[in-house]
Amino acid sequence: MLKNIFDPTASDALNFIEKFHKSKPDKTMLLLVGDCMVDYRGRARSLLDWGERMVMIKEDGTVLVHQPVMREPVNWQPTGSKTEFKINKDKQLILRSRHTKPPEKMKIVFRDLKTVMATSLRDSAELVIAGMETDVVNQIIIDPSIVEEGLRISKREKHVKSGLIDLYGFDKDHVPVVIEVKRSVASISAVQQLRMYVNDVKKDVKKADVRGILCAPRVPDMVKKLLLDYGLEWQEVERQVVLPDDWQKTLKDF
Amino acid sequence: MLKNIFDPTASDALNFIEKFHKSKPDKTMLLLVGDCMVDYRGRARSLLDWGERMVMIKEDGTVLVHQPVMREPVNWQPTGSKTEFKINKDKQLILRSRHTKPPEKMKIVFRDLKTVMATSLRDSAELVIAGMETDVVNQIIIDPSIVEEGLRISKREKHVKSGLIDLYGFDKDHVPVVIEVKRSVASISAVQQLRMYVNDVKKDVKKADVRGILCAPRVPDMVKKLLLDYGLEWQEVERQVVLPDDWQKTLKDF
DNA sequence: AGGTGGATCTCGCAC
DNA sequence: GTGCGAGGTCCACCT
Repeated sequence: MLKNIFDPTASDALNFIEKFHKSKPDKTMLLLVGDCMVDYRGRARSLLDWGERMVMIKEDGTVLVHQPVMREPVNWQPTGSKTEFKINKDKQLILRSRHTKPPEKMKIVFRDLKTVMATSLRDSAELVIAGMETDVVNQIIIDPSIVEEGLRISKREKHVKSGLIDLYGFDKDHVPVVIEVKRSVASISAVQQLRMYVNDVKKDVKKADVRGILCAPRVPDMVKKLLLDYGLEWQEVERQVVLPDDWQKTLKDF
Repeated sequence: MLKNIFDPTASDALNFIEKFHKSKPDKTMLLLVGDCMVDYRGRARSLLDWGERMVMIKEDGTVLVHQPVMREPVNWQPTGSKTEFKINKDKQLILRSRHTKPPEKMKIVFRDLKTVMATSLRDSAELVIAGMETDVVNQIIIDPSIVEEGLRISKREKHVKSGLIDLYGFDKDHVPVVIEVKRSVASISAVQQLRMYVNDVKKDVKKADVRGILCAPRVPDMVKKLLLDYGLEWQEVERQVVLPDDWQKTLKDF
C-alpha cells in the first residue's frame, strides 16, 4: 500500500492523514515534505526556523526531521512517541508529538506542503553484522603471538577487585601479563582501567613485576604517552572480520 | 520541485533517476521506497536480507536506509559518498554508493519499487539548541556560588597529564579545587576521572590538600559512596536552560 | 527499571 | 588533516 497527495492544503493533508494514517499509525509510515518550523522541549530545548524538510513518522512512533544534508535528523522524537495532527487558526498543519519518560514534546508547523505520503512496509529482516571485540579476544586466544612472541594466555575474563580483565597470562619469562582489549580507539579511561587491573594483580600475586598491555586497532599518541608514564605497554591489533560461510556467495558478486 | 513515479519497472526508475537526479545530485534529494537487500563493506560488514524500506539520498551524498521502526537507519553511507544506479542482468535496480576515507561501499538491490521521488529542498536554517554541558560550565564561571560559597574559578579546560579539567579554582581558604562537570547522571568513570585529575594537580602544586568536586544534575548513591571513599565531593547542580529573549514569544504558545 | 558501555557511532571544534 | 570529547547521543545488554 502506498498513497500520496501533492501540494495539498492543510485541510487536504489532514483529511489524507486521517484516512490513511490515523486508523493504523502502527502499521503505516507517514512522510511529509514541506516548509516547516520545529520546536522541541525535553531533555534539551531547540528551535528550528522555517525551511524545507522531510518529516518521517515510523510505525513505532519515531519521528525524524531531515534537512537536505547530514546523516543525523535535525530533530526527532524517540520510539513510542504519540503524534497528532491539527490545523491552527492560520490554517497551517500542525504536528504535535509527545513522549513520556523521558518527557519530550515536539511541534512542527507546516506553512507549505509539497507532498504527504502514507505507506505500509513489510520488513522482518534483521541486520547481520560481524566484527566485534570478542573476535579480537578470540583471535588472541587462538594465536597469542599476534600480541607478543612467547605469550601464553591462561585466563579469559579474570575477575579482580576493580573489574573484569579481558585476558590474563604470562610472557616468555613467566611474568604475569594483563591484557585489555578495545574494539576501536583506545582512550585515556582504558589506561586507567588497565592500570587498576595491573595494581590489583600485583597485590593478588604479591609481585611487583606485572605487565599490562593495551590492545586496540588504534592507540592515540596521548594515550601512548600516558601508558609510558605508568610503565604500561600497547600493541595495535588488526581488527579482522570473519563472516559466516554462507555469506561468501552473496558477497562475492558485490 | 518534486517529481515522482509509482510502481516503476527498474528501467523506468533508472530513467526517472537519470532525468531528475543524476544531473544535479547535489541539489536533489532522492527517495526510493521498495523491497530491497543491502550489502555493506567498510569499517564493518553487514548484510540485510530482503524487506521493504525507505532509502533516502541527501544532497551531500549521505545515504540512509530506514526500516519501519527505530530512530537509527539500519544502513547508511556518510556525507560525501558518491552514488550510482544501474540495472543488473535480472533487470533489478542496483544502487551502489562509495565513500573514501574511510573506504566504505554499500550496494542495494531492489526487487520491487513502490515509488521513486525526487525533490529539491531549500533550507538555510540552523538549529538553535540550549542545555549543554558548556552551559553548566558557563553558569559556574558566571556564578561560582552555585557550587560553593567563596569559590573562585581561575581556569577553564586546564590541561593535566590525565586529561582536561573542566574547571579549576580555589575555595575561600585558597585550597585548590578541581571541578568535573557532567551534564546528566554522574557515572563511576567520572569519579575515576576526577580522582586522576586531583592526583595530577597534587603533584603539580606539590600540595596534598587539593579538593575535587563532581558537579552533575544527578549523582547516584553508588557514585556518592565511591566519592566519599576517595575523599572527593559532589554538588548536584540544576541544569537551567537559557534561551535567547526572542524565543520567548515563539515558545510560549507551544 | 536503571545502569553500563559500544557504535560503520556522528559531529563540531581545537590543535 | 587529525585528535578529542559531547550528544536531546541511540541502543543492546545486564543487574
